[in-house]
Amino acid sequence: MIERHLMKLRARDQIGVAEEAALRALPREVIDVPARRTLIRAGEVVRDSTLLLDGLMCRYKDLSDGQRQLTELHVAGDFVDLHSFTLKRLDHSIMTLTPCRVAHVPHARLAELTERFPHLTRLYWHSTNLDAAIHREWELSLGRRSAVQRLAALFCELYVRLKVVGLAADLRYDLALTQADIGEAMGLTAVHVNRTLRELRERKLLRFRSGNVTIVDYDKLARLGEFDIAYLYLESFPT
Amino acid sequence: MIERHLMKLRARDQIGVAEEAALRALPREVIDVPARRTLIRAGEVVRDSTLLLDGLMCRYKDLSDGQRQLTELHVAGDFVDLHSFTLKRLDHSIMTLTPCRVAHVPHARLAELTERFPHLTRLYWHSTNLDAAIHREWELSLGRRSAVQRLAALFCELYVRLKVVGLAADLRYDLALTQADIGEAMGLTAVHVNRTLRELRERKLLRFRSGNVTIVDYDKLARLGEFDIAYLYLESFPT
DNA sequence: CGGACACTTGACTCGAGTCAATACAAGTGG
DNA sequence: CCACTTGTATTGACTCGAGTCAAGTGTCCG
Repeated sequence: MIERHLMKLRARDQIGVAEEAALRALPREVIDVPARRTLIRAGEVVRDSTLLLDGLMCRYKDLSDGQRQLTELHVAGDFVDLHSFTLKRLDHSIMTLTPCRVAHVPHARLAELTERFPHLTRLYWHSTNLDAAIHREWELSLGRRSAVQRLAALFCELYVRLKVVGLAADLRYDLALTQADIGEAMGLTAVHVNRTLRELRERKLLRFRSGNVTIVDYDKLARLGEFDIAYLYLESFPT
Repeated sequence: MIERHLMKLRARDQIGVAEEAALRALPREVIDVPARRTLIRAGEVVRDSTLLLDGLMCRYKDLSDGQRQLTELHVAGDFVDLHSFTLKRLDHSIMTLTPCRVAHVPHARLAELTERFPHLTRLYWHSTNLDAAIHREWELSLGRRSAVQRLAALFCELYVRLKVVGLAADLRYDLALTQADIGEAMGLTAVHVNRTLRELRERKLLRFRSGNVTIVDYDKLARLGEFDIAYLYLESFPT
């Protein structure tokens, strides 16, 4: 059930048998959630963390005029709001982008886990630090990269993250996002995302159609977006 | 010596006597560093974390054409690269913006500390999660706020963070940044920062001159920048 | 006194946003 | 099976906020 989560963790560190058993015991309940549901609203106090088993979710913040900035995309295997374990309330909202299956993990169980397994504590601490690293990379995109570079970098990131959990292969993966979603993630309008996707297609770097991504030339795409895999902190990764 | 660090921590949680003693024992050595020195370069493996005692530092990432994005500003009391304790190497660089006094804390000592004091572990985990929250807020700025809103939000953030460690009062604080630095933080050019600062001055919201910030109208400034203090996770904060 | 930075301002450019029309695809209900 | 709705994608014409380029003006400091 939490296989993808284990895959994600194991791509960064080893996990022992007892530790694996403890991790498997974390979920209290598993729930299916339809697309575009806000599960947690900014400011809410939470007592569970949400482990994403399947689907796409995001963290977002919004402004008073209705503009919205996605601050991170989450794929299967991600602990979407592990940081709420120490923060208690969140400074952002969390929603599903596609239909999702999620597991709720009570903070109380995380507390036990971290008492019994210092190594897992460090691993989960590492995991929230990885989220921060992704935030930083997005700051770089939002602040300095052009539209076409932003999308190039984003599609590279998602390719790698999805491949780690077995959801990408042969430079292809499913990504059931709308162009408007991509715009909200990368600080662009849906219209401009459309034009930029066309440019990527015409330059024979990448195709994105009906929720399906095909990377035509990974090296060129990565070079264009100045994608450096280091920020994803993987022990090893075969392109 | 680490008084400001303690002030920062205590603004979020209580710290016991034994804990305080342990924290005070962390620094291995204290060093003075001139302005504009890169202490850690992206990708380097590190064995110490850097506690900023005095001065201004930043985290930054750069692109091949020389463009640079600051991903966070650090003030006295911040553990600038506490996250390197779990990450081991960094995805970004770290440099001083002003002359700084820093304390080096060996990861080995952090390891001992976290073994002996689970509560401090959670506090430090919380601290890195707070950095992530600041990253998210900057993503919102970079992706969605206009230039004038970005600066408004930034000056509010720094006011609050500096006040927490006793370095701001009466809506004034020292901030020895150049306009170019501010541009690199907020995804703008130095020229545009200049024009935007003029606008803030003319609108009687804020003055920034020779490293000195005076907030003329905090409420209006915060409203303009849609600054919501919640993301700084303070137990209480009197404006 | 001269050089190095930082700041300031004006004129012009350009990437991305806005507005609007149209196409397309997937349901849904009659 | 078709009309209708709704959401998403596409494209063109135009606007605008921020970038670029360039020419100053301080100001500090050796």
